[in-house]
Amino acid sequence: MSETFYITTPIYYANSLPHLGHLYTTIVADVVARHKRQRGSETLFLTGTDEHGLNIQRAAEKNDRTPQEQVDVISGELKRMFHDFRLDGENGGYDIFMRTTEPFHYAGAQHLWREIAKGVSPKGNPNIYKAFYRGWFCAPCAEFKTEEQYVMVEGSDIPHCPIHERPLDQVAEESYFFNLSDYQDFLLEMIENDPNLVKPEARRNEVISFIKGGLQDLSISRQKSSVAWGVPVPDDDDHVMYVWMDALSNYITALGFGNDRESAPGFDKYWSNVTHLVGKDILRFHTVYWFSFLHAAGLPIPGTVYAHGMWLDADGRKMGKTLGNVIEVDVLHQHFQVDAIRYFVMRDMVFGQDGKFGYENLIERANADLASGLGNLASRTFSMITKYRDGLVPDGKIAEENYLNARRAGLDPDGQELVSVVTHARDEFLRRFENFEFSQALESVWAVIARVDKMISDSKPWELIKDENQAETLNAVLYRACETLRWLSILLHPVMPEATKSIYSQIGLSDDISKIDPADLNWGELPSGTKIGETVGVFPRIDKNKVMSEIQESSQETVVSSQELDTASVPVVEEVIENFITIDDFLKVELRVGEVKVCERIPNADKLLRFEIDLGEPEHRQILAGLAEYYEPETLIGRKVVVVANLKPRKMRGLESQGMICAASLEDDSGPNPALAAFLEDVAVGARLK
RNA sequence: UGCGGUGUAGUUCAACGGUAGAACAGCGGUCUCAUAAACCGCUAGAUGGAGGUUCAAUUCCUCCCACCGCGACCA
Repeated sequence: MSETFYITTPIYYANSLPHLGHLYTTIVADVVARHKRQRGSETLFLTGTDEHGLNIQRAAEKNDRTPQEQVDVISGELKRMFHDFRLDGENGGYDIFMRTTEPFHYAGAQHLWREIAKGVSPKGNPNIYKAFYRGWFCAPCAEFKTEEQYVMVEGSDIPHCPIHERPLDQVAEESYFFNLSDYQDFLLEMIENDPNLVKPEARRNEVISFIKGGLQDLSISRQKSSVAWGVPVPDDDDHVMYVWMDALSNYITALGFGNDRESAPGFDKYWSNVTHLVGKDILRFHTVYWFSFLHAAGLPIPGTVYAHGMWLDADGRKMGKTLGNVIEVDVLHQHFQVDAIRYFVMRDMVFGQDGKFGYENLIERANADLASGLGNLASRTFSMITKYRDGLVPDGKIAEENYLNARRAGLDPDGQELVSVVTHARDEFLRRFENFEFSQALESVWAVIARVDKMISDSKPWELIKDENQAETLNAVLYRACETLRWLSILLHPVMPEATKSIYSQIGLSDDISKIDPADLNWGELPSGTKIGETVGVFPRIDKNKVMSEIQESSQETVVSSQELDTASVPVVEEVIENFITIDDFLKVELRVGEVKVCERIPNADKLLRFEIDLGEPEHRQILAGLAEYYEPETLIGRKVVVVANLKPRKMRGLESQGMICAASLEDDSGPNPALAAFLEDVAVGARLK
């Protein structure tokens, strides 16, 4: 029986519309899956959506939908995108689109829970225990806020909810805990002993150092009263499973773990060789948590978890809506060939590192490598075969008595040199591919194209045709070019399924390219006399100026429409504040003009600046503000600022802050971006604002 | 502040301790089968800085600088 291969993308959280990140991960998985199928592995490729949790529950309420309707919409959008980019099953892409709302997934996730609960930790303690989860709770949100989710407000020691701008309550809720702290040694040993378990190496180091930093037990349930939309905890209807536990288990429930559906691919069959592809932002969940859950349930841990990088814009900045540098998947689909996009993302990003994605980069890459490179080689080859040999692939053998003629034309008579170049490129490609070094794999193949272009330039077929003695030389040139194209089509098929199929059929071949193992290729297997098919351009040259201006226009439209869609499906929680304050309320706030006398950084604090401010009082005020990331301290000295003068003093970083500096809080996708309040006119220090 | 990583041509990246290379871009030329393509040639660098080990350092070691990631701290 042949080897099995199971590859997964993360299941994408059904709270936001599809974007480049989803597309990228899925393309990579698709390329690998097609490659493995070609190599003869029984391959299973899984993607899908993670459809539970509070965010989804809330989005549904806002849209007047049931949660089920809500996730149907988002997973429908994702499927539509996958279909557009031919990543779906219909087009030879994923085998399973997993959805965590499937009943069989409920059964499987609960089975996993039970298996975990049945066992004990490596230190002999119960894997799951019930205790009180203490945390900061926002009642209007009905949600516990983690450190990333709450904000500290100056003048208060209590964390505030950023949405409702009110203090959080410290609440203890009964919850199930997973005994993660007992798995520290197990995880370390596992990850340190197997260099292939977490890749690339830099990410592996990160995970190791995170584990070494100590692990805390993990709350793995929420009370149904606060989060209803989820998989119920087995035998306890008051609780719902923590969404990550629910989501991660999809990788095995999809195979049939803990459920007995007919169509299941088979857990034992596929779990033996699994590769999880993840973004670097969710690596921890897929290593620390997932490995522990599996081990606790007595299941083997995966073969490889591979974290890839993120796409930045052409200047290396993070993509964000306010920067306006987002690559829209619909724009991509509308203006570019799917295969060109696939080639670009595989070729331009060194897998595992961050990459830069600009429409111009894509155009340049496609024009240089695809139009001028592979496409042009195919075009000139087929054109010559049509013109010079009536569209029949000639015999590539040169008789020994004609060797001299071939040499005179600058052609290696027996062709061994080219054969070894092509064979070597194939071997190198396969080796690189197995290591997920896609960029280098492709690079090594492109050397072959240059080599064949050179063969054509050197031997000059347009002159050979004029000399009857050079008939065999010409034949050999044409045959070699054509045979190389056959190899390239097969080799590159996983990366560019449509284009390579087209080239392959233009050669005149009709067998199924997706089932040919490149490792089995032998030079010379292209039969002479093959009638080439109709010649069609495979990679049209992209007019950069034209396409860029078209994108410019259409992106203005899509920005609007995607915003509409976004608010429709993922509502921003907006508080309509109808509470007016009276003038007396306002006058309670003492706003005064101050002049910055001293402004300096505080050692070991990334964000805090220490100010001494003259408010016209006998002593200058010391005020701390989180502005260090946005302003150079020196530039603020002498500046007039607005200060809340009667704010309750608060200690920060061991220093007392006696007031607050007013700034507009401009939100940006890259984070807050404040601007200090200032005056156009000259104002006296100490003046009151009212 | 702890751990890890990166720093090489205009750009993206290579170089078991052994003469710093490739691709793209740029400039010049050749050619016409081809998608203004291809082919040939040229240009380009004190390998972030300072030390050290060595016959020999981009590579190994130490320190410093800059940027990135993870965490801590802080918001």
